[in-house]
Amino acid sequence: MIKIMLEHLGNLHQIRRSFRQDQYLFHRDDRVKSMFLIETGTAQLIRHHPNGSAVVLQRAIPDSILAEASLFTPKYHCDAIATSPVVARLISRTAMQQLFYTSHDFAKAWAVHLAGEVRDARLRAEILTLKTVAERLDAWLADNGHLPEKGSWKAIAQEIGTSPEALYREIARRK
Amino acid sequence: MIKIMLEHLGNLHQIRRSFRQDQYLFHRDDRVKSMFLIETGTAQLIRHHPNGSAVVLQRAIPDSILAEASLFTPKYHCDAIATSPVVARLISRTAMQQLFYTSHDFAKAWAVHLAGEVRDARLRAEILTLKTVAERLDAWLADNGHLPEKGSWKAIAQEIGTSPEALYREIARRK
DNA sequence: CGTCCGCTTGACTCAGATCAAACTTGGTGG
DNA sequence: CCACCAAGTTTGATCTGAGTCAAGCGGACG
Repeated sequence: MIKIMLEHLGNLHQIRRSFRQDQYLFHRDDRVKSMFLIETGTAQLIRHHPNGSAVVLQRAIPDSILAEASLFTPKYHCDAIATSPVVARLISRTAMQQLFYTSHDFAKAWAVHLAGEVRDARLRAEILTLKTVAERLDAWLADNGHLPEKGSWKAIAQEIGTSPEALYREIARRK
Repeated sequence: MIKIMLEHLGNLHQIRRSFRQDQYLFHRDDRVKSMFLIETGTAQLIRHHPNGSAVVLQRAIPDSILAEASLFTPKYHCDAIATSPVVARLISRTAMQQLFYTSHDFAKAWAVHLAGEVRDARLRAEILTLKTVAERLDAWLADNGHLPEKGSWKAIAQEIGTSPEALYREIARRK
């Protein structure tokens, strides 16, 4: 989240709500009344399909906004579920729309934020089209600079779409 | 591209330019003077890396806007190259910014457009994390409804990140 | 009629998923 | 302080899906 957005949002009417793990934040076809700003915990946007399978559309971590598209959509078109205990700020959708229309700063910040999300998602998609773990790790490193401390390698494996073991082996192969 | 955006853009100062295949539309660190609306042909946004590799950030087809992020960025942070002969409309960036600030309709359309791009890119990324061709095809079908006519299956293979042969075999396995 | 392109099918090979077991590390509680 | 547990990491062995190369098919089009 961008600082200027948070500053603007601080002035809007909002409430804080907690969700247990596996609790739904909202369901598909619910009317959109609030925007969700995750403060702690993680949540997922999930699209369910008739055949029973589900696809994850977004993984929201602290300081990210869930379902940015819902700002201008009357109903949600997917479900949101807490993947860990979550505390979220619920911000009135109409107030936020009003802010978008009246504050050039906020509108610009919102557009910049969305453009950044587009870039990130596209980059991730392109990394995932690479065939080998070595290529994916190279592309990830090219964008992130360096490997983080141990402890979080598993998350990177998830992000670049490989098994943890495959990533550990590739890292070991390089020193 | 959304109709309302095209209507608004029609009133802005713009010129039409052609690019040969493999010609660059712009380079990294160029000052952003215009937004590119592709009319015919295809172009790619590419990030080059010191180690020689390159990652594709966006594939732009007719009626799509190249590098949406550049509307509020002074310099490009990647290269754009024509992957086929391209005709593009170049729209003044400052005029488009002005339009964004003065027209609520346009600002909203821009935000809706970006949110859609976020959704599409995230969906594609999630499809690419699935391991088998069968799962990827299922997820693609769940979002697109049905297979198109022959002739374009190869493009789908590219989209879901598999070899054409693997996709053909999966399709054959299903009838 | 020949060429191109997408589709089809076969055979081979291999990167990585998976399962399994051991070892680090940090934190918790007795 | 130590036993114990949970996560992440390391390493080994096995198996399989799909990438690749290759050869043939069929329709579109000049």
